[in-house]
Amino acid sequence: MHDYRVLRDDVELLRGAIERRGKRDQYASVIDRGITLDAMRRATIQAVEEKKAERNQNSQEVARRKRNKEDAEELIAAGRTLGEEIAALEYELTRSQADLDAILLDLPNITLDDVPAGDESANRIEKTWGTPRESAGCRAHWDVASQLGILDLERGAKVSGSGFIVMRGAGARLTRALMNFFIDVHTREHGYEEVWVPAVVNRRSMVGTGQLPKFEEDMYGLREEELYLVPTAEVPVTNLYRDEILTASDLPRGFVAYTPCFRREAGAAGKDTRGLLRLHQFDKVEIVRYCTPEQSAEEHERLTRHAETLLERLGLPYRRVLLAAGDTGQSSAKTWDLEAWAPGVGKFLEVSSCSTFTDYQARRANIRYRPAAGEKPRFVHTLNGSGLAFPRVIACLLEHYQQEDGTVRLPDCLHPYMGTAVLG
RNA sequence: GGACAGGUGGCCGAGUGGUUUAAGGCGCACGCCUGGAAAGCGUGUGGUGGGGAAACUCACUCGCGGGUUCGAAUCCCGCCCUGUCCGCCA
Repeated sequence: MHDYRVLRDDVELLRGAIERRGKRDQYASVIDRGITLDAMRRATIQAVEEKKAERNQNSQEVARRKRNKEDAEELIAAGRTLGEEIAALEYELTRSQADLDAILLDLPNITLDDVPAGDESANRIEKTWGTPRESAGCRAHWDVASQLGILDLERGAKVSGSGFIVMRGAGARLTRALMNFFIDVHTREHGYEEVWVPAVVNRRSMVGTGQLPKFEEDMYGLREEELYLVPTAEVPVTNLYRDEILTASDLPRGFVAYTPCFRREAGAAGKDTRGLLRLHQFDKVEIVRYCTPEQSAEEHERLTRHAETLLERLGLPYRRVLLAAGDTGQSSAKTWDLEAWAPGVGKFLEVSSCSTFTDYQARRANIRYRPAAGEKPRFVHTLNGSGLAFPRVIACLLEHYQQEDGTVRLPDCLHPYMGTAVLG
């Protein structure tokens, strides 16, 4: 969400950002309409407040006369007229304000200067780590897993539908191991506070982080209750401090949370559907940071490193990709995807997405901080990243560490959590 | 789910239609006092939006949303949240 002022003072900045996202056609008329609505809104505010000031004076004069037992009938009649005029103006104001808010909620964030313009083909590989294993002779994770008996796709589909899975035995334990390993590293070594949060959130939370109103069709909702299943822990964790004012000394501040994640994947039918590649429900540990605007660039790098470290501990080769503006999420100002190599399917799989939202989410969720006692509150910057998403990490582990005999050797860091060094 | 009680500024707390355009206190900031401090005294102390170069000014804000009224923290309706008890329950 943007400030109303973006339509007065920074329209060219906004237009440029939308151009770089390749969305000029989609938004050109929306922006023009926003500018008109903002002017209307301000004119109406001036008119209505003028009338209200008049009404307040009038009422005080009525009070004074009544105290002195004087006649006030004439003033009361004048007040009645003012009331009607105010009601009419307020109706107008409510309407133009609602239209304007809808536009401001709809506009995407302004990407940072170093984000390349263009669509996904302009994404830039920033670095690579490790040596990708040759695909030759590597089986896909669904074959490895099925031979090990740790993944039951058929029964997941029976119980819930396609895109829902059952992990069994060592597979179930591996999920639990990853959760503990990831959270332990973030709390013990990276200074995050661990939180355990609801997986069902209200509408305001979904609007706060930017999932709604625009992406309603991607969300699972309990519509009767106005509640939604979280698509990521980002939603409950970022909204922890909605409508609050933090103190500068609290920043930067980080939280880590495990939650299941629910996504309808409405626009992705038939894409990457096999095995663990794309699920309607999956598990993920998420890291979220709040900081000041001055800190956010550095914090973005730090958070991304926190996610990368986990891949390095797991010994999984990966690359860091800077997303081009057109591939960057609506709320994000800059995103690095971490993609781990899955030799069996012969692809890099996105296992983490590390974004800085600048003040876009903070405006929507009204999360501020006070720079110093007595100073005006400012919006915080919010950041988050997966650290990490389990199913694709499991896919990479199974494919990268598979051995000729069908067993899978686990990286050292998981041994204590699994109680074994080998699956199978 | 049912019954009852509540929701006022950073905190406590007064306030049942018009000098409350929110009393008083605590806390906080600054000043005076002091060798220094405490105490005491004085001044100030939220948020949002509009106008303005600024000083400043206007409007809104007493859980949220409607309504009644010339005028609502105060009256009416709906909702949300918290507490206590009951019911149900992992």
